[in-house]
Amino acid sequence: MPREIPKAYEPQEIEERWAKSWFEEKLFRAENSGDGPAFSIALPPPNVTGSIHIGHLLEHTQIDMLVRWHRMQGHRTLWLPGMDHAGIATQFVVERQLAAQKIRRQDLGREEFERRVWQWKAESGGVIKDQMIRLGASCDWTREHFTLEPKLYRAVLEAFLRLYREGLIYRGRYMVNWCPRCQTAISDLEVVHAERPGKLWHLRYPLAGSQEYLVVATTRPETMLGDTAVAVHPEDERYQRFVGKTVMLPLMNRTIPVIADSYVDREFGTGAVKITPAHDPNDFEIGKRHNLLEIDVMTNDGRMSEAAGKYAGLDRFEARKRVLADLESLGLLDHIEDITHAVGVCDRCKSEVEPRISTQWFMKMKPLAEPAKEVVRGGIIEVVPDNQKTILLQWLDNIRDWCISRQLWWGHRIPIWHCADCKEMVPALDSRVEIVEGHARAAGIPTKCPKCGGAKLTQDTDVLDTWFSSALWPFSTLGWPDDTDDMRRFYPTSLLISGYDILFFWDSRMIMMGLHLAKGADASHRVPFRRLYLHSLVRTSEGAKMSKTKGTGVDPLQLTQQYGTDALRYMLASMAAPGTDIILSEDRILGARAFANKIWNAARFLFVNLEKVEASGLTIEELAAPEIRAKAPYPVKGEGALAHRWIFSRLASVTAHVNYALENFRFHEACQTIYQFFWGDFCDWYIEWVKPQLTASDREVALAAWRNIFAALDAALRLLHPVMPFLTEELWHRLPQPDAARSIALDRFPEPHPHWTDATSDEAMSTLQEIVIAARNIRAEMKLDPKRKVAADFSTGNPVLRKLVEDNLDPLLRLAALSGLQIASGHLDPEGAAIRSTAQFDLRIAYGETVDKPAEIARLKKEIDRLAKDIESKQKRLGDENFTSKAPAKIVEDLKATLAERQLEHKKLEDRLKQLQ
RNA sequence: GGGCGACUAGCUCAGUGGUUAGAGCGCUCCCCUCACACGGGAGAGGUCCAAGGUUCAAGUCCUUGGUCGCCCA
Repeated sequence: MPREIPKAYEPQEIEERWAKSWFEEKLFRAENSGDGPAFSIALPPPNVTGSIHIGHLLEHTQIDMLVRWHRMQGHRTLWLPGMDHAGIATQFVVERQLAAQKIRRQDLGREEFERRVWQWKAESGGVIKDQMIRLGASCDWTREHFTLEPKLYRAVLEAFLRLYREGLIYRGRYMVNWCPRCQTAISDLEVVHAERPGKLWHLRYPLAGSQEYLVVATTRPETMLGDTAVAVHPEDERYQRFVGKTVMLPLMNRTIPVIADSYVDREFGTGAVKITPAHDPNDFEIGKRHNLLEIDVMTNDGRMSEAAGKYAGLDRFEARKRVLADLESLGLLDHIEDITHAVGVCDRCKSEVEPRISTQWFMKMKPLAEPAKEVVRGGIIEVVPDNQKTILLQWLDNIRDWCISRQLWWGHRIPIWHCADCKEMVPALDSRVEIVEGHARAAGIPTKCPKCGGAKLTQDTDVLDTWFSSALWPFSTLGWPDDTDDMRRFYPTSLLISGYDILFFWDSRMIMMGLHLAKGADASHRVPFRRLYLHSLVRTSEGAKMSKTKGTGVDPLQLTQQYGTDALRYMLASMAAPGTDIILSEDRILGARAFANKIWNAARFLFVNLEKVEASGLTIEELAAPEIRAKAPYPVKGEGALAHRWIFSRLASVTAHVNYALENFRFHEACQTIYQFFWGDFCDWYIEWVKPQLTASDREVALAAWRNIFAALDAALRLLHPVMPFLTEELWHRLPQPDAARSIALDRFPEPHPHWTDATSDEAMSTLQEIVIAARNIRAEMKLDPKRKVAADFSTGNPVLRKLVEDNLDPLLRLAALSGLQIASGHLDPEGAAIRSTAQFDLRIAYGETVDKPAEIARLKKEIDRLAKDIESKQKRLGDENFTSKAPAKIVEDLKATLAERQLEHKKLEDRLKQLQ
């Protein structure tokens, strides 16, 4: 047993040692057989390109706390980790590296490019895993998964093929969000809307064969090159005479019709709008209704196409300038208005998204959303915090089809083959995968077109949205579609913890996919998780979302180096009140580090003192062996017995409270409860109270005291373990443990034993604390030298309290630094003394030389004033017939009792004031 | 435009209709007392955003308004 204990807690070496050991010993491997309840939770798979950020740490701390808590309750606990292949992000990273060598992916070809990405993944894709291990996440790393690995590839194929056969996946030419930088379609969710200052240009479109013109307003004048109509509202009197006529489209010298459609907002702009079906979602719908031409004037990379005439080849923003300049020179630019409008940008690269018509794969969402709504509304999945349930249901109500294809090379390639002869789409024969160069691809390749018999089949070039594979995560990782032991044991998972920012992206889609694809007698067996906890986000001190690009992100590993992982975890958990975002604060981390240090030093105190008693023949095994600890509390004879009964009573209530808090995701409450217990109750009162017993010459007293204090410390460490795993592991190993015991993480969480609860001790201790505080208060006000002990007088009319004080005289005198306590039952003379009173007792300390009458009088007046106000309000309420007749009797009785106490206190103070004046 | 939050001590935040609204940090005073100055002890500090309403009772529930934030369209 190491006895060299540094004075301050030094987390670095300790954390690295345990992190390594936990991982290497596979300490957190879950059993999928045997008895006992299971608790399972899937890690939201981080991007394989990423490194850990503070938001991850918050998420992982919360998950880890619950996982460790369940594991310590003897549940078969699985925290399943893994990574997401993150299509666009990963492809982007590798493309950027290639660009440094002046290579484009097209130069390499698809297969070679994929090889390079795998290579990158092998070299750099394990960063987060290493970081998570270092930060103590108690995952089962033997079950780690990756969304592009063969097993999960197969699950994706299976899911796709089922949904395709059921008609829930379809291909079509529709308006999609196109990112010209990423050169792929993206889903609605991946477009973020930003309010930006912009302009509304008013353009003149001359009527064919007339001097008149219509003025249309637009924020994107370059799209006018693709206009195929002008629309007005059918009931708009200003324009009725134009409907059916044609206007000359400037610059393009093309005539286009003026049509009437009730979609047009008469209040916006001039009430006449240009219609560009190929470049605006609303115009696209109008185009369908009126059979308008769709003229695509742009290319994949955001330049103008051949259809844009002389503007072809120009970048879209350059084209805008040129179009405006040309219109102006023709006198067709009516006027310009400054406006603020919402611009859609790509969530990934922040370029302006271009609405374009494109052939893509979609998933029908309404049929999948209905069952999801039912399980959420019906509480089969419990959503916490409750308001997120409303948000989720609203989103499901307004759900739109999901564009699932991406024009990327990194991802699950769509398992559909196209017949070159008849254009028939032929799905893969089955969901088998084959391994080529160590990586999976579809094995059931069709060779012949079932429609025309043609043999020229080529696979669709698109890959699936990354979120498609993530949506299968909770069951694909457990072996779905096979009926595995893990599926039977751990599905549905018990809980999902994710940030609320991916509620739509991920959580909702998992619910829909799980319900549709997983096996199970009813919805409650098919849902991917039984509870959903949406955690808050960590923001910068300015309250902004942390951003890597803005450099406002915080590196948790650096903070770990500075303050220790346990401190960081504690800080995050202590601020993680449901529904409230966390603003990072240096002060809070410092506070958490101080707490870790306090725990360390409390233990240090015990171990240092232990050496002294070992010298007199007591061994740590006699004092703290597991079977000894199990029988605590031990009765202690004489003075000080109370504190022992009290600390175990506190342990019982604190444990019950922590259990409640963790069950309800009230991490901050669990932290605060533990903090107050350890620092306040255990250190400030319990240790101080029983200190002399530990070195008592009476062996019987010392033995019992030591046994109790070690048992209490051991329980406190187990209570603290979920939030501060490293520190508690280290200290736990310094106590005697069973030979086979490997880790506190596999020990049991404390239980709130009913026989520990002792209301009498709770109340007695609290009164004694009041006496000590009263005495210290007088001492401080009198500015007494802390080393100088003084005599005091104590008075109470309550014989029980009198006995209590007599029985605990020694600790009272010691903690209040008193030389003696004269116990009486009558009035205490305030002359030349300061007195503190409660309804229960009076405590008097003589002033001696340091009389400060005016200060004492001022204090008394303030106190009397406060009491008088309180008494008045209580009397008023008690005098109110309405209150006394309608309020519960208990409330009225309590109020009467409190009033009596206040009146007694008030009278005591008034008497004293009179005597002083 | 629709929705969801937040507003409580100097700061960051808890607060489950019912005693005198709490914590951490900061602040003031005393103390390097043999576990801990990342510490000990004692304090000061709050018309709970505003106005109405419900209730015997409102920081807490309802309505309206204000300020700030977020999400969706």
